[in-house]
Amino acid sequence: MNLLEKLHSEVASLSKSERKVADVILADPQGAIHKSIATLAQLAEVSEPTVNRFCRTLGTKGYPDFKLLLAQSLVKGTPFVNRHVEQDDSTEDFTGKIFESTMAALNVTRKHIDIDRLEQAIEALSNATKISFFGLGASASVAHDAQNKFLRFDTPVLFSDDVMMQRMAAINSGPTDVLVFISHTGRTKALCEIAAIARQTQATVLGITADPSPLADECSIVLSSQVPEDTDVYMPMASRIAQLVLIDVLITGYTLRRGPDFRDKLRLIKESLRDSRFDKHKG
Amino acid sequence: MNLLEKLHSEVASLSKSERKVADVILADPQGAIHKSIATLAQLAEVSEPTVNRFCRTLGTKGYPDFKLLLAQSLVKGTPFVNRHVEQDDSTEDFTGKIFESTMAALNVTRKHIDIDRLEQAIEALSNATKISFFGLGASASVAHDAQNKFLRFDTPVLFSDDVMMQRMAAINSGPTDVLVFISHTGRTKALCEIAAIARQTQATVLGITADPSPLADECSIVLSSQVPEDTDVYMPMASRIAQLVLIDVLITGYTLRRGPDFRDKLRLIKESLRDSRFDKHKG
DNA sequence: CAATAAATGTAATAAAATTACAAAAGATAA
DNA sequence: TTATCTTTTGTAATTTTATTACATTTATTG
Repeated sequence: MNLLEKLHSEVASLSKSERKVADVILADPQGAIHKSIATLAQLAEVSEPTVNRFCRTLGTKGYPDFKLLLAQSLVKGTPFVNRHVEQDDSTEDFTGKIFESTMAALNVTRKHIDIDRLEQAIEALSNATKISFFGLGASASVAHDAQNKFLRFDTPVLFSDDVMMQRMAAINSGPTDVLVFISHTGRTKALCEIAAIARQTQATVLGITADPSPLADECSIVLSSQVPEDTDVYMPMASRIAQLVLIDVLITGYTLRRGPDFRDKLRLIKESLRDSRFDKHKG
Repeated sequence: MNLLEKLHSEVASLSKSERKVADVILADPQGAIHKSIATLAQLAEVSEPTVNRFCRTLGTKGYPDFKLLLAQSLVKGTPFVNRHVEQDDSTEDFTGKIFESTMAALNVTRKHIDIDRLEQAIEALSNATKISFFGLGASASVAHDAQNKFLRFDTPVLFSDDVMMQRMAAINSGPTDVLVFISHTGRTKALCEIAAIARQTQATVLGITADPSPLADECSIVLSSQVPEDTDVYMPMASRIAQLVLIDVLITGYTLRRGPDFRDKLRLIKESLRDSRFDKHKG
């Protein structure tokens, strides 16, 4: 965790005066790194030693060290911030913002991934005799995508964006099946019900959703895709991308676990698709 | 250019003593950022003011400023590279690689976006009386996603991943329609044929695909999604994400062009969905 | 409402960086 | 070469900056 994130997360546990310092820094971190301890103390309306103590509380050696670490945490490395699109943005502006926000979401997701759960999920998928992907609305296309990928393997795959179909599939699932539920909010009633049904059949219920959430409660394994997002007017964008990448990770793990033989099969599939394509070097 | 690169490139044009300072810093930049001007001067066997002058020569305000910038340049800056997954990668390893590669793809795509074409595309979509999204295989889910998003507006939207359906829709299109063709390679024969048909009806044919490619040749507007990719055993991953983000950009432009009234409508849709969800603060 | 602990500030001190100026070192032209 | 000028470097003083020691205030607990 870099210093800026640490500051954000620990601001609550700071004393009154130290919080004043934190506020000033958070208001303009870029400016803060060029201020002397005296200037900063004045801005925060505290004494200089308070600023110094504040630095030590954050685990740094002193004020100069703090500035150094702060400067590093401000560098383009985690520069991807969730910036809101405004009505009067130029095309260039909002394009940049959307790309940045998406990358920010991926960054956050990667950092918060629970590798243990991920391995559990891959393990479950590898042992499954049938895999189903369920999503509704915006998450339907994510489930659709997952199906596309898993179709290339020999395990039967099902995808549905229809509540009745999903319900039937859930009822007919068994202990060796994996059902993957994809939902941005984790609050879609229909999906929660279906997950509960699947759970009763002792199938593995894998959730790619917000955690905690009602849907997460119904799952045997949850991969959290929660991303700090603009739940504003614009529809879920970034979190859906994060979900897709999580699925990429799952399928990669699945492929690797199957070993080199499987990769040969994949190659065969690729080749069989070639006939339906124009030759690369023809035009 | 960051400070460390600058230092490397200007070391030749420095004076004798200043070069000594440069050498000491380059030998251990990470260590240098924690040294005082006195320590550094001693190590370089020069006087303190020489170190200070050295900093100014490099275009910084002084020694503390120099250290700050040096610290920043030492941070892993936008290092997102397309790294290949290996058979013996740990879960953590390949997860990191996939996230990084995806971010790298987004970075590349953003850099190569042609804003003019993007605006043409948004313009065309805004004036369309009907919008269709076509994709096959892995690109079908991208088209599916696009439909989901555009369904929230009042312009009729069609999505299909079926060649016959697509063909019929293309034949029945007209000059006020926009047909969006999504393809990773731009070489899928069926899709090219359908695009050609659509072209003849004078509809706007928008391609989200590789450029140049046979499909791109059939399009009136092409948004390039070509990403340097692992066409290896693993299936297209990152390019698909880039396509989705391009669609996010399109819909955002579309929404903004419709103005604030439209945003109210979106809010209404969101609220109407609320009933099908669990309350956020209940469970 | 004491007694104690925690937080904060004041003032002194120490450390660090910068400046002004002087001394070398090097370049240029008679 | 040497006188003159420019550039480079160092010394010492000065200023700025950060830290420490200690006093004061504020909060907490029995």
